Amino acid sequence: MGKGRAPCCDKDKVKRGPWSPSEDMRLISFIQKHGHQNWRALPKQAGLLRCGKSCRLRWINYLRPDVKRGNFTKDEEDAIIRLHETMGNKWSKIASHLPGRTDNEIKNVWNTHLKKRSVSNNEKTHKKDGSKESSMATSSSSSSCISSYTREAFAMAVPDKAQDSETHQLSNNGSSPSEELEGLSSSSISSNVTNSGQVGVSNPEDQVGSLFNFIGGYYDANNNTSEEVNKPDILDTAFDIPLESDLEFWNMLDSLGPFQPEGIESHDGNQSSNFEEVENNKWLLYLEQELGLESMDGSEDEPLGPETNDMVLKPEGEMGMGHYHSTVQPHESNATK
DNA sequence: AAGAGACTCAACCGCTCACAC
DNA sequence: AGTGTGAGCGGTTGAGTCTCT
Repeated sequence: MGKGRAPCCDKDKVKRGPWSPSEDMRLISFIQKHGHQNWRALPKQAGLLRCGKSCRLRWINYLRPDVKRGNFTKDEEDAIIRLHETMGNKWSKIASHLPGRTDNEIKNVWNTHLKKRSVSNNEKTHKKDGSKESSMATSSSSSSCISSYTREAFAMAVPDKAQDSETHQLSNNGSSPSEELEGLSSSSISSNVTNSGQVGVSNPEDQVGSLFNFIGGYYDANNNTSEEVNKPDILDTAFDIPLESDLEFWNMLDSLGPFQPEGIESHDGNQSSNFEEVENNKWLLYLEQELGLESMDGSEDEPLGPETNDMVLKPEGEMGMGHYHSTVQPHESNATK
């Protein structure tokens, strides 16, 4: 009643800025288990110091298993241009025609290069209408500048389609853009996410497997080899992810210093069973490896909170544009400016 | 080698829409 | 019908990186 809209969250009490890997892990595992019926309540339930909106955005744009990352193919770019002509800046509508692509990503691609290309194309067609120029195929700037990492990640999440898109880039096959688009829309990435947002995997093993496949590709961004990430054996065994019900685990994870395999001992000293202990330790070991914590110099904790010092994922000199850097907090970000 | 500017993209902001009551 | 709330959308920002000079 005239009071204006209440803020969606208390900005003083939520963490903002880039997501840390452990936050991502929490969000992914929570949604895998519980779905996302209520974004507003989710952060609290998942033990995240984040705004629900921020969680939603992170999930939709980057963490969703069916999100397709990396190179936009020429056909995708063409489709975006065409769709933009008819729909305008309705990014979510455009995104709905490009399975696996998010509105944010499309918006970025449009703003960064497709807009220019579209404008220049229009100018060209105005100047010399009729002369068909297909040269724009060669200047697929986004394709060239987006790292192979994203393709790798996608390949791990959706191997078939990733290969498709990659081969498609290499060989411009005969199918028309619309045909290609049809194919993409109908068959490509059938979302694993149910209506409630819960990831639809049939059994716990698959669930874990898909999660790790995904995360494996995701966090192995800097491993330039095409080899499979050296996943620990735990991936082959039924292994459940500790969830919000085990907040101690997450807190433990967050406050972990360098991981010391030989020093594995019960953290609470008495409550957890041996089994849980072993499983947690396996899990931690895996996380440590995936997140690169074991290589850190060790003095840094990673508390989850506004002052989080996120781990640095990138090896020096490996990270080009488009690499996963959102979760990479600059240690001292006064690097250049 | 260093600085400046350009580029990219993840994340935030604020608004609108949809729905429940 | 009016109001409150949550979700979703589009625009914008800002930090990191690259490229040019």
